[in-house]
Amino acid sequence: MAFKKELTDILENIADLLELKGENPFKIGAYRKGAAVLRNMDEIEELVISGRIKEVKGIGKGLLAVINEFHQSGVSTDLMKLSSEFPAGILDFLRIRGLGAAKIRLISSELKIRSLDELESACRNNLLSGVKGFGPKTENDILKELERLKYSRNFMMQHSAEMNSQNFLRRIRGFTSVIEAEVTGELRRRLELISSIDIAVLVNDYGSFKNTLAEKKLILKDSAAQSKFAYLCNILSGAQIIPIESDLPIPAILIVCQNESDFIKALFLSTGSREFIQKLNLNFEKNYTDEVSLFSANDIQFIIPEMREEQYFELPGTLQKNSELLLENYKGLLHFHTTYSDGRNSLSEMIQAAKQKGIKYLAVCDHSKAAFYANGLSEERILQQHKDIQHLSNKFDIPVLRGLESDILKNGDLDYDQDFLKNFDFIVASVHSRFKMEKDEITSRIIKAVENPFTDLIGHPTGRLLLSRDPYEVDIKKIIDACAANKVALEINAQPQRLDLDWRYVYYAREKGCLFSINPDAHSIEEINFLRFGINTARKTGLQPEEVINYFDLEAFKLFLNRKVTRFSL
DNA sequence: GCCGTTTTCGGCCCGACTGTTTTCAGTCG
Repeated sequence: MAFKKELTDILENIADLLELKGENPFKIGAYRKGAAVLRNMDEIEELVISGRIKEVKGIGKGLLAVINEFHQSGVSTDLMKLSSEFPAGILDFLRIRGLGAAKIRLISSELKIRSLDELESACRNNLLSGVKGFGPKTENDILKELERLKYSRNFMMQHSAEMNSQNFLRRIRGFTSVIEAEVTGELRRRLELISSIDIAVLVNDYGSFKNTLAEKKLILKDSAAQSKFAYLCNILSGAQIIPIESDLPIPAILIVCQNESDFIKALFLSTGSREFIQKLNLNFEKNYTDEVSLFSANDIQFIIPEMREEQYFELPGTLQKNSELLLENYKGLLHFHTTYSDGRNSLSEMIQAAKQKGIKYLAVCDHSKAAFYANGLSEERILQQHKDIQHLSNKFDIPVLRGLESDILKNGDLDYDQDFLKNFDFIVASVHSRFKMEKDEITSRIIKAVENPFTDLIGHPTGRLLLSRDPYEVDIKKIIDACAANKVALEINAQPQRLDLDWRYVYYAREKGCLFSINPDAHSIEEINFLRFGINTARKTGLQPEEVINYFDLEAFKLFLNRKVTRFSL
C-alpha cells in the first residue's frame, strides 16, 4: 500500500514539476495517466518484481524506468533533478485554485515569489496587479484561497482519518499494558471533517504504558491538543490526556483510563458532541461496564454514536430512533460510472464486482453529452450502451437498469430532448458546470430540473468538495421543498470529498417527507467501497431504510420509478 | 511520454468561463 502511494506521488510530482517547467502537455498527461492507472490497481509491487508492470496500458519505457528505479533504490533521480530546479514548496502553489503553472511561472520570475507567505504579502501589497494578466480581483481570490488552505490544514477527511486511526489503534493495542482501545471523538461520530484522531485507552498499568510510549518516542510535549479534553478531566479526574507524535496534519490524542468504568465514561464523553452531552445531562456517579448501561441507568434509550449531535434534539420524538441503515442490507447500486464515460472499469466489470458485493440490482449512470470533459455520451452511444446493458444483465443474471447522470444545463433543462429521455429507467440530474451563478438563478435552475418529470434524483445537491470547493450559492431549503413536492429523491453522495447532501440538511428534508439515495458515484470497482462513508453520514440523522431508495427491493424501486411517468420496460 | 499503426511518427478532449484585456491567455471540469 505504502509502495503504491509513494510511487504514484512521485509520478504526480514529476507531472506537476514538468507543468511548472512548461513541458509538452501530453508528456505531463502521460505521467498523470500512469499514476491514475497504478492507483486503481492492486499488488503493484508484485507486478514490478515479475516485470509484468510493463504490460500495463499507460506504462511505457519512460515511466517504467522511474518505477524500477524507485523499487530498487526508494528514490527517483528524475524527480530529484526536477525538484532542484525550483524553490522548495513550489508544489503548494498548484493547490491554489485559479493559479495554474503558467501564472506561477510568471509571478516567480517577475516578482521572485518563492513561498506562500511571500505570495500572501505580495497580494496584500498589491504587487501582483503590476504583473501583466493579473488584477485586483485575482489578488483578492488568491488571498481567499490562501485562507482556505490555512483552514484546511487543520482537518482531514473522514476516510483518511479512519485509515490512520486504524494504524494507531493497531500499534496501541499491541502494547502489553493495554486492555482495550477504541477510536472516539469526531471520527466515532462520523463527521465528514476530522480535527484530531482521538483514541480512548484502558490500561492495567499506567506507568508501564507511559514508559512504552516514551521508549517509542511517541509522546508529544507542549501540545495545545490537550485542552480539547479538559472538560472530560473535570468529570473524570483519573483520565490522562496524552497527545502523541504523528506525521499527520492533525493531532492524535490518547485518553487513557485505568479502570473499566472510567474507560466507558471517557469513551462516551470524548465521543461528544459537547452540545449533545450538555443537553443530555447524564449522571456519572455510578460505575458502568458498557455504554448501553450508561444510557439505561439514566432512563434514556441508547443513542448510536453517529447521532450524538445537537441536531438530534431537533428531531420530533417519533424520529428520535437509531438509524437502521446497514451496509449489508443495501440493495440497489444506483449511481456509478463506467468506461463508457469517465469510469475506469467496464460495465461488465462493474456489474460483476457489484454482484460479488451482494448488490441485488443496478442502474448505470454515465455522464450525459454536455460533460465533454468526462467523455459524456452522445445519443448514439447511449443506445449502444442500452444494448450492452441488456446483454450483460442477462449474462450475469442481475437486473441492470438504464440510468443516466444528466448535466443540469444552464437553463435548467436536462441534457437530451424530452423524447429521448423516455429511453431511460432512472435519471440522476446534477450540476457540473457554471457553479458561480447568482443564488436565485442557480436555485431556479435546479428547481426546473427537479420539476422535469424524468428526474428521479438530484445528484450531489450542493456541489461542495470538502476542503477544496465551497458549495454553490443555492437556497437548499427551496430545493428540498421542490423535491418533496415533486417526489424527487435527494442524493447523499458517498464520495468522501463530497458527502453531499450535507447531513445537517437531512433533518429538514426528513420532516418534509423527502426520499434519499445513498450512492458511491463510483468511477471504479474500488470506489464502490465509498458507500460506507455515505451510509455513515446518513446514519447521523436517524434515516431509516424505508426513506432511502437504494434499500427498496426491486419491486418497490420499480414503483418509485413509475410514480410519474410509465417507462419501466425491464 | 504513450499508443498504434496506413509500424518509428502523428495524435493525444475541448468548450466555457474568468479576469483581464480590447481580442485573449489561462484555468477548469
